Amino acid sequence: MVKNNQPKIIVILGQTSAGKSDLSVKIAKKISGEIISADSRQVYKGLDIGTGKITKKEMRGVPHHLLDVANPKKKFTVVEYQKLAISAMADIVKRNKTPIICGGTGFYIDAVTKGIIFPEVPPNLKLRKVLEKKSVKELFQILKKLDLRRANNIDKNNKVRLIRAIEILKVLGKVPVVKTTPPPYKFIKIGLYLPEDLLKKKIEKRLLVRIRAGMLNEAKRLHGQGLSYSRMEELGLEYRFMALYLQNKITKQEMLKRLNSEIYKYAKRQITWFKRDKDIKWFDSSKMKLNDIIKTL
RNA sequence: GCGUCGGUGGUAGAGUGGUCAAUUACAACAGACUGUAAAUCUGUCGCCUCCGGGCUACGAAGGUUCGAAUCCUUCCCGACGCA
Repeated sequence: MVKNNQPKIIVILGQTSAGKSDLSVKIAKKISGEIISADSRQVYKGLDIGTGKITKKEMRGVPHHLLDVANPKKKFTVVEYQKLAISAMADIVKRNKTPIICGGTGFYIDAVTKGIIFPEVPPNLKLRKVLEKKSVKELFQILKKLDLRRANNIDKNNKVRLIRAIEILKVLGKVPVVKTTPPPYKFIKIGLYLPEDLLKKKIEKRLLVRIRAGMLNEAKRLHGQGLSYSRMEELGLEYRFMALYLQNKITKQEMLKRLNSEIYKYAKRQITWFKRDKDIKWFDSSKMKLNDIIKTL
């Protein structure tokens, strides 16, 4: 299949703290692009310092999409992201600019670049609440009775997945097999990573910078505006451990220590995800030159 | 110097005669992932292995015992107490 006439879309992905935002802005400046964020936490309004959200100044006039599009009190999901990203891409292309997807949320990136078709079953909070009380064993038994095929390939210890599978079953009768229909674009994927030792140092340094920038005040303010601590814990990493600290469940030192190690683990999980995608061209962020990357585009 | 308590795998810390290569937690490493994805979940984690098992291990050296991380003796180290 010849796809050369398809509009080009650049994807900058990789580990947290590898310098994706910065690179994206530079590329956007060079080729007149617009950036679409692919970050599951930066979509939320008010989660700024803790997510390392790019500032107005750092944007250097380059338009950014899909930042601040959701209320942190409510759950935002891949499907919403997918819809918004697809229309953002279309819009940018229509204006003869190049979309640059930039972010570290692999699932979101795959949802739009591979065109994953999700079952038309929105979350059912009521049902989830009921199922939440059951054990994984019970949930697995329910699933097994309703859809053997899905039961056989599901991770039977993963409550979140079990609940979602049952949720789909209640509506569709069975869980559909996964399908994808790639959107009509040519995606060029650039992956950024850092060598282990540099990554660790960068994470530690960045955490201190965030603290100094008032990350804790941000968390306090969000809580003051009605963002519950349990919701903050669910948001993960910075927000999770700040919530624990602000509730006096851990000391400040524990918070910092655990954050450093959790963020590092997260960075590794990101790599595990992206490894599967053979289309990604990888660059060591500590050595790469802008021109080397521009050449591959 | 005397006395007491302790020395366990990368760390913390269980185990106090056999079912112990040693519970568990953390760290480390690998992986999964289809409407929570910064979430959620899984595996490995002394060495070797034809995956049956083999070998070396619980401060050191001896000893008791069919059998010791576990009991005894001496030594080394640490904490506390008395001098």
